[in-house]
Amino acid sequence: MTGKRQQAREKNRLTLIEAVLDSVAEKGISETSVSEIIQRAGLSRGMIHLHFGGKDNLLNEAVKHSSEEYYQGLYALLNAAGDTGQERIEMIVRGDLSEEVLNRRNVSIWYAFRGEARNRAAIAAYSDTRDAKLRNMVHDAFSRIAQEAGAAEAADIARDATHGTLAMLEGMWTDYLLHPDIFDREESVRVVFRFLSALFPKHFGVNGAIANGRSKRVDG
Amino acid sequence: MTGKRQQAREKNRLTLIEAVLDSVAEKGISETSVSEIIQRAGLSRGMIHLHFGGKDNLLNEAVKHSSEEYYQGLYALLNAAGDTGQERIEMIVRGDLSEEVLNRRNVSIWYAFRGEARNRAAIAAYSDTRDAKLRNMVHDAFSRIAQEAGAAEAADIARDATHGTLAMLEGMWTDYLLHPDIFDREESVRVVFRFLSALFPKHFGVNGAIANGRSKRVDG
DNA sequence: GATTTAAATGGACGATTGTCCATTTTGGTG
DNA sequence: CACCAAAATGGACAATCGTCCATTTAAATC
Repeated sequence: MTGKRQQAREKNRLTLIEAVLDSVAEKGISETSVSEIIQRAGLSRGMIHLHFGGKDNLLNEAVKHSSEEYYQGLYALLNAAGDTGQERIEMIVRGDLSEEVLNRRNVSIWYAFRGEARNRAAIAAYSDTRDAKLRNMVHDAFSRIAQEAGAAEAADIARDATHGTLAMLEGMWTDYLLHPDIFDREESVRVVFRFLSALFPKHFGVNGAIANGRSKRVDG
Repeated sequence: MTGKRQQAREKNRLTLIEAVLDSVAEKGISETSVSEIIQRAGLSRGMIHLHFGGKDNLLNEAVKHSSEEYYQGLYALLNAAGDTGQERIEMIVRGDLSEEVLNRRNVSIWYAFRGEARNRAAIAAYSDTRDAKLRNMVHDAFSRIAQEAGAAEAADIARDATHGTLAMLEGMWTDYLLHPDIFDREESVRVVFRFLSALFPKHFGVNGAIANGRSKRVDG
């Protein structure tokens, strides 16, 4: 049984991490100082050194925490999804663009850390694992779809579809970062599926993901 | 005629801006201090206040400079391109993913500033104008293509194609940011055109942009 | 060549940074 | 209740931050 002692300890640890994420989201990394953090956390100055050994380690733990939260949300959605490739792709795309995942706080945090990734090995590592996990989920789904389509170059197609879809989602996040006030979730989803329905008409066409995305091919 | 006086003045101004960009690229924004900047520039401490009135203004000017350089490169490419929509799209895509535009220095700088955009109005403004200009160029080209294709919903298609293509390019930049060592330019170009050739087979198909991008539709 | 004036210098300055530890507080145990 | 140890406190500390200005340097003008 965990005593009051250890309970309080872990609670404070988490409070510090949340304070970092709040500060990074609101003020950016460069203004996230020790003073700022402990003020938000309502704890004393020494806690950072006590629990994390220093500010840098605390930042790294905050990145880790944020990354894990992202995946909890996405995995939860995937578990609720069906087994077909198109169902899983649709769930991932809609999930990645949903309010729960794509919101001001998450986007601010994620891009703030990305900007520092080049200079912080620990941040780059978590940025990588996050991307790798998502990539595998998407690639699995497209592999099924491409195989069902029976194209000779199914493997190539699945690889490119994965690459392009993830890149597009990444770009949608950037849209949100730069214009959170005018960002249109439904439009973003529709754009992704317009491209996918052109590439896989059988899977993402009329009866597919989007209501008014009938167009498979535009010309030709 | 510009005398030695003014010549040296402008040279030093530029030296400071370049020093900022070098520092941001190599060390990140948080480690780009006044001391770091003047050391790289080989100038004295007071120059920043003299020429820019403070460090913040210097950073803003550096963002402006970097953004303008990006466009000079892209406009130069576009002027060399043909007049058809597909030629212009191809030039933009290849240009945006070319070594000249997409390299370690530019990517590091761009994402470092993006991470701070939320908290610096001046940076956000230049990030916006850069995106808006590119968006217009791409949208013009897709509008021609969609109209030539003669689809009833040409305007909608052009809008979505623009949105999706720009998002994909954005994602490719992120790929480069995270994995500059294993990034494959040709693969990135091929992925973009695999999607585009599915959407516009006549324009980006067999005789179109990519050598082995024959596949218009994968299934169906 | 002497004078004027714009440009550049480099150190002083107070404010703020992150680290660390002597002290106090508090939950757990005998 | 007394004792121990883990947890938390908050200020001291040197280092660094960005700003600013008295002084020096050197180009332009007379």
